Amino acid sequence: MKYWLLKSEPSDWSWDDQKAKGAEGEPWTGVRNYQARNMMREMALGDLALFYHSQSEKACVGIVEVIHEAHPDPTDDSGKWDCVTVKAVRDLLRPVTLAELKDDPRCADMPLVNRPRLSVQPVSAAEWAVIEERAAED
DNA sequence: GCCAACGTTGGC
DNA sequence: GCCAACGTTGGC
Repeated sequence: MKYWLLKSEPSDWSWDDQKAKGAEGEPWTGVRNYQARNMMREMALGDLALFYHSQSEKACVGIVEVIHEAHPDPTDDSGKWDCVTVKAVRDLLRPVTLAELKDDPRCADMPLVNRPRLSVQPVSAAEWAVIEERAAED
């Protein structure tokens, strides 16, 4: 099983929107970046991803699960772009902010920290554990 | 709201 | 195939 991170602007598609979809989930459409697309193609059923709010909040807020592997993005006419479908699993106990991750040397290699514009990115098991650990602190 | 970073487009 | 121009993203 692999771990990922999905970025969304809350004004566009928020964690609340995602949770409202429940078990049905929602296709992660609109990705128009080759690297991000290639990551989605590597996702497998049951992989988990952090749901990250960019812009105003800049924090990981929840966890989603891949329930459909990469398939053509219905919002794309060119046939070049894919999406996966994800469903909300649970909230993080508290949001883990970008500022904290930047401060944590164990997260220095995360694309979130050093390649801020990549909207779909891998997360190592170690990094995932750090975020879970931080979310469990108060 | 600004600006830096970076990806994409299009002319040559 | 290179590179400049341009557009977009996202942190500050």
